[in-house]
Formats: sequence, C-alpha cells, structure tokens
Amino acid sequence: MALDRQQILHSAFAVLNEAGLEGLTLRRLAARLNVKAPAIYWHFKDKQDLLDEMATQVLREAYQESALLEPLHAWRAWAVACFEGLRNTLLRYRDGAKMFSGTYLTDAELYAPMEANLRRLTHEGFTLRQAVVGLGALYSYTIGFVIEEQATQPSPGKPNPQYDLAARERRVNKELYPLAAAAGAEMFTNHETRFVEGLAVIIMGLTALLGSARTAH
Amino acid sequence: MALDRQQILHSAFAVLNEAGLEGLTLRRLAARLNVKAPAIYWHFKDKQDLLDEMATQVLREAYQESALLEPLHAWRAWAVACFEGLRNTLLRYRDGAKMFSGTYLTDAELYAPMEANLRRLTHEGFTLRQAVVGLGALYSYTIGFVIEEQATQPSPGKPNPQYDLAARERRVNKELYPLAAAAGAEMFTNHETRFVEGLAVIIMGLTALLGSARTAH
DNA sequence: AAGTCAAACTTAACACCGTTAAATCGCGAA
DNA sequence: TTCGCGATTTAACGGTGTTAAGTTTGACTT
Repeated sequence: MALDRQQILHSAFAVLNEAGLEGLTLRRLAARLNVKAPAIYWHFKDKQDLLDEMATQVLREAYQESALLEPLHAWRAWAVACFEGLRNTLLRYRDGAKMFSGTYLTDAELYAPMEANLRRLTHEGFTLRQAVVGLGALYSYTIGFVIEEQATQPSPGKPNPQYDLAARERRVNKELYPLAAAAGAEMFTNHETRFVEGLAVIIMGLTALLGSARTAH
Repeated sequence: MALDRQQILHSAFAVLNEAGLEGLTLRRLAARLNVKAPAIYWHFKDKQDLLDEMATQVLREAYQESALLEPLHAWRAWAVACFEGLRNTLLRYRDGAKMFSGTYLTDAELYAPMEANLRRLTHEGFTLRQAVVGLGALYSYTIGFVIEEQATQPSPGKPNPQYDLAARERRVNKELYPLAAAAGAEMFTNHETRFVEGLAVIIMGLTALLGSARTAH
C-alpha cells in the first residue's frame, strides 16, 4: 500500500486536470488516494511543497523533450522547437502555466539543462548577457502567452464561454474600433500559429543582435 | 458615510499592498472599511467581480500613462515607453502581475486604447496581423517577466529571502555549471535593464518584419 | 514468538475563507 | 408617523489548509 511522493504527485496531476488549480484541494486529492487529507503532510511539508514539486516535474518534462532536439544544428530551429515544447508541456495540464508561475524552482537538477541552453547560445556567438536576456525573453513570453491562452481555454478543446468570440464581436463597436474588432478574430483563434509567429519575432530580434555583434567585431 | 465601489477599490489596493494577493480577504478588507464582510456584496457581485475591477483599474492606469507618450514620433521609442509603463504600473502593486493575469477584462472602455495601439502600428506599415502578433508578444513578455520579477521581489525594495542570490551561488556548482552560475548574477539583479534589453530584442524583431515587408513590396 | 519502536495514517479540532438568507438599521417621502 | 427601501449586520453553511494527538501497521530484535 504505502503511499509515496510519486503516487501523490501522479494523482495530483489527475485532480488538476479534472478540477483545475483552484479545485486541487488536499481533501479531494486524499480522497482519490483512499486516504485522509492529513496523510499528505507525512510526505509533503505543506501544499506549496506539493505545488513546487509539481512545477519542477513539469519543467523536467519540458527539458526532457527539449533534450531530444539537441541534434538540431540550426540554433533558430532549435530555439523554436524548445519553446514550442515548453508551451506544449504546459498545455498538457489544466492551468499549467498559472501553476508554474506561482512557484519558484530551486531544484539543483535544473541547472544542467539551463547550462546546456546557455552554452548552446554562447557557442553560437552570443555573449553570456545576451544569452541570458534572450532565453529570459523567450521564457517570459512563453509563460505569459500560455497563461493568457489557458485563461480562455482552460482545458484543451473546451473553450471558456466567458471569452466567447461571438460575444466579443457583439460587444465591440465595429465602426468606432474597426481594428480592435478585427483583431478579435486573430487573437482568439489559432493560438498555435500566433504563438510561433511571436516566437519568430523574438528570434529574429536575437538574430539581429548576433549580426550587429559580428559586424562590430 | 455610505460606502461605494470606489472606496472599496481604494482600500482593496491598500490591503493588497500590505498583505499580498493571498492576504487580500473580504473580511480583512471589510475590517479596514469599518464594516462587516457581507456588506461588500452589496457593491460587488462576488470577489472575482472585485478583482476584475481592480485589474481593469490597473490597466486603465497603464493606458493613461501610455497616452501621455503618444506624441513620441518614433514608434520604437513609443513601444518601449509603452511597455515599460505597463511594467512600472504592475510593479506599483504587490502581486500586480499575478492579479492581472488571473482576471480577464471585458470592459468596453479598453477597446479604445487597443484600437489606438493597433492603428499606430498599422500606420507604421505593419499588417493588422503583424500588429496583433507584435503587441501580443510585447504584452505576454511583459506580463511573464513581471510575474517572475514579483515572485522574487514581492514588494519594491523587499527582496524575498527565499530567492537570495547568495544562497543560489552556494547551491550551484560553479565548476559543473559555470554559465548557469554566472547567469545568476545577471538574472536576479537589475531587473529593470534586463527587461528593456528583452524589450529591445522583440522590437528589433518587429523592425526586421517591417523591413522585409518593405522590400517584398 | 513476543515485544519494541518508528513509520504511516486517522480522528478531531482550529482558524479562516467565500458566500447566502434573514433580520435590522437609518433615513427620506407620503 | 408610518412606510418603504437602500445599506448593513447577524448568523450560519460548507469548504479550505493545517496541527496535535491518538491509532494502526509492519519490520526488526531478543
């Protein structure tokens, strides 16, 4: 029988996907494990400890996915795949990005992939500073994007009626705000391609950084 | 005496800055107003309604700040100032970015500044699609950045000891991970300049977009 | 085989939360 | 003065994370 951390985490993700982040309650989690709520405290210091471990596991998952892409020789294709992978990983869990943003990770094992990413960019000609800024920008963009995305589509394929596109169209005055009205169609549909287009913009900016460094040198 | 929405909002921001987002409780807010908790329900449908209104007010504040910058003739300087202003506004409130990301705004008055921003970029030569993607990227980046920033520095000038830089330096193995170790110094200090450098990267990418469109035409 | 002891879990309770229904207050109009 | 109604309080409900104390369980020792 003997409950352990891994089992609890596994069930926690199941509850998260069923009930969302605010429905992820210790009592509900315990019930799924045929156990009472305080039993969880034997394995985790408190709920935050559980959430931190969940976030760590998600990031680990994203890194494992990105590790498969390392053979990609073109750094731009690699970067795109990397952060598309992060987004896809976050999307796999309901409220994934919000859960992720709420916790801060101090797990030492996560320094290795970070080192790999920094090395990849510095070997490509970026200064360390540029690599930090660039990866940070891609990271912040991805997290911010997916938070907003999951606010409108909590779980895949189930659009939140509150953010209904048709309702928005009815609200916004097309004569007063023609662009904002048209923008609605661009924003609430096809998150996937909009995301990669934004990604492309950032990577284009990084490319320019690289080019100006080369010419300056 | 007569409590009203504006007074409640004002006190809500005060409580937010004192106790953080999770400390912003209806009972505590009511106490500050010399009132009992259910009284708030006369003025707001529920807590989410209050939070939505707070988020709306913050965004309105950011927009007002950006409206002052409209005379800026160079669109790149304008864009930088715009999103630096958004960041500064978010930083003014404890957990500002997290509060903001948790709510979705449906206030009609916010379409006007959105229209203005879109128009500015399309007049500059961007397609509507490019303007949407570009503004969305800048927006997501800013939100994501400030969420992370406020996780490490909850309120201005009060660093969270959990994310102490010195502690991090002790943890990370400098021989195994020299870049990740050095990156710590770049990441946890001087958020301001790191933010604008990331902003510059994105805007550089947008500039490239504009250039390629011109040549293609 | 009996006893021991710690790990793993339950029971019971606490303080707090958002929210609702019903009762109450205060004040301007009829 | 009484009525009516906007604004608030009182009381309560079900839920939350968390703690302290008690109980079971199972392996190791003697």
